[in-house]
Amino acid sequence: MRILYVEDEKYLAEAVIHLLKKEKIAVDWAADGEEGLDLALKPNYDAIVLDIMLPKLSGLEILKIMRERCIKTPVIMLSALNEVEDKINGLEMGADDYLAKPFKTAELIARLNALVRRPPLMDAKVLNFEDLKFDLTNRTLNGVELTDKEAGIFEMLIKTPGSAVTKEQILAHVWGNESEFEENYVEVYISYLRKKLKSLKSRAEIKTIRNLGYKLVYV
Amino acid sequence: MRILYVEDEKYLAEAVIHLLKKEKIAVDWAADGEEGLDLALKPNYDAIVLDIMLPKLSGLEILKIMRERCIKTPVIMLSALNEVEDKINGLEMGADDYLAKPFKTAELIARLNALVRRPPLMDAKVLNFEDLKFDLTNRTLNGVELTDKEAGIFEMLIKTPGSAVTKEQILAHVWGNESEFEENYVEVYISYLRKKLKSLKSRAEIKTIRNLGYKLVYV
DNA sequence: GGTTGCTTTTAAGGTTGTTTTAAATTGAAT
DNA sequence: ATTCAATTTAAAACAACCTTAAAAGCAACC
Repeated sequence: MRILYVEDEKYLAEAVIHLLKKEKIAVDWAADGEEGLDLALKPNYDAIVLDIMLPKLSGLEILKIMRERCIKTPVIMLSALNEVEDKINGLEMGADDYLAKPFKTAELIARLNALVRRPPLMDAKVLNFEDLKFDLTNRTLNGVELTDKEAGIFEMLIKTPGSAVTKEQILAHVWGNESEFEENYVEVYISYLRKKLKSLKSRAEIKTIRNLGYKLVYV
Repeated sequence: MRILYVEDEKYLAEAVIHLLKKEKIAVDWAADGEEGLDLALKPNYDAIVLDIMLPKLSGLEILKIMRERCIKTPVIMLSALNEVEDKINGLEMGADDYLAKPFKTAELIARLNALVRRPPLMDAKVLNFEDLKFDLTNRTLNGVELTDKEAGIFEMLIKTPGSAVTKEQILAHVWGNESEFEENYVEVYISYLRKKLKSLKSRAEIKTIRNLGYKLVYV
């Protein structure tokens, strides 16, 4: 099992990590909220243990952003004893469990096991770029539906953010080998995609590189 | 939401039940371990709240028997403060959460919501989605009977709420490998399912994603 | 064994959304 | 200014999907 532990009290963190390692639980440690969020957004962990009181970004804020981006990694919140409001906020916001500080590491381990023993949440294949979330299983971009061809093109763009894709590559990948009006297919669909991006009010856009192709950029 | 509450302290139970009702949580109450076990073995509940200290049969024993019989209804254990051993035993035994007594009902409600919001556990006998309750053992959807194929398809849809299932996946799962009119089988049965959903006046519906498949959504 | 009632398969026609086509418009580069 | 690439649009063509109903299959029952 691999977890992320976001905790600013260094000595506490070291002690807990040491005990978790004994139980064969691999731990990545983040010392503040920003670092924590960065790591939490990657789908690398079986669970995340989040302290609430943190420098830069609170645990509740991290959790909120995670759930907004549909990151479904199970989360255990930590906070000082008896702050019932925090507990409730955390649980309402999509935390999976709660543990009062100070806690016994044995209990944390038991709770981690209980969480991870669950069947894994169906992880939709999702590609992210800045404020965009492209869900491949549903073929939706931040919720709006894309058609087959739109999705085919957009997948290529979002997979190589910042670097260009040529029309020929797009044709080959999305259409196979065709004839005649070919290049215009791509142009038409790029136009459709731009329209959808605009309707999403995304700051990402598709940039044309004349005589070369297109790339996804963030303004 | 419908829960079972196993608790021998009558006045505490009445107070808690009263507050839960206000939150539209339906509660069945069992006053001792035997009665609790009987009810717990029925797949009627979204969650079970289990006191540990009980007459006749302890909460831990009930939990153990439930899990042995593969009843996967989520369980929240209750026990007097600081009995860390009990907590750990409970969680190891497959409890999904733990709450120390005395507790605030607000926290119990938050934890129930957190638990029930989860995707349904693997082989639960009843799968829920919004206003739909699909009972696998007698193959009824909110009471109306589904045929073999209907149920096979609907099970796939309700197990991945919000994310799409392809026709190929459906064919493979429900029919095995066949020939010729294959895809139309799925279309025909999707049509039947839609008719039944409509007759139930459910706000859930099956959405087509062209060239991809189907998903269950809530309007 | 044949009748009844149900589920499943087959088939065909209608509907809808996506893709293609084509032509007019805009914009960049020399 | 001229040219060629890129954009946009709308209509036509197409393919996917929906629906329905009849035929076939299957099991339970007398």
